[in-house]
Amino acid sequence: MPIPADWPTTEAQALAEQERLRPLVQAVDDDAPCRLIAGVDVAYDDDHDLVVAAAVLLDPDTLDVVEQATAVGRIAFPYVPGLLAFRELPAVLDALAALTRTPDTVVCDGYGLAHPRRLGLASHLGVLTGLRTLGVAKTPFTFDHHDPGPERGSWTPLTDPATGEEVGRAVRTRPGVKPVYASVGHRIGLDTAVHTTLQLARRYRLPETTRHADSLCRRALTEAQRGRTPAN
DNA sequence: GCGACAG
DNA sequence: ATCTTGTCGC
Repeated sequence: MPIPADWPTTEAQALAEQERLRPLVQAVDDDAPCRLIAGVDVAYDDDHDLVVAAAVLLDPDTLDVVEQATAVGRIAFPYVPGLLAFRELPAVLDALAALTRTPDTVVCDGYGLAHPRRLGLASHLGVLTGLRTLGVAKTPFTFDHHDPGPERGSWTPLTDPATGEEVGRAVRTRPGVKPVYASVGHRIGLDTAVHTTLQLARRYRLPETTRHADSLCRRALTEAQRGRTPAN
């Protein structure tokens, strides 16, 4: 997988990069099977300019973890709503590259097409790697939606208030529990993105992929903080 | 101009 | 994201 060489450092560069990548997003199902699914997530320590990403591979049927990897690096971009990919992806790409196998699908903690300019981190990662991706976020960001029914599996459209178009879906993964927000990343359709989300989130609100990646990058961050930098 | 805003 | 105690429940 490609390693970011000329990664954007200014908002203007980032916006130009999004404009370049946006037309390359494929928002329809790809025929390729999914035998290996990955979850990726990132943890930060801004004080020490430290970022740690985790990539965890699961068997999509049993949801068993079959491999995992982490990557430590320097924070490459500040947090700017709408430009999250530039902050998270460098480390994520490194973590994915550290795996001995390549996943067929990658689940991101955030959005894909549900983005002001239709290029959230999930879509961004998909275009950069060519992998099938989808995004599952925990909050509605700037989008509108009605509350889905209380039963697991029910969903409602997530719409862009500016255009009215459906950019994702609010999905109830657990009865009576706050929904998650699924959207297309790359090489996948919205129905499949929702189906995949439900397949991965049975016991808990969030997909097992994100849960494993989240706990792993947090542990790795704590470890990285101890290893170097005693108390500064 | 002001507030909101994935992680 | 991160700062943070105890607490209710499987």
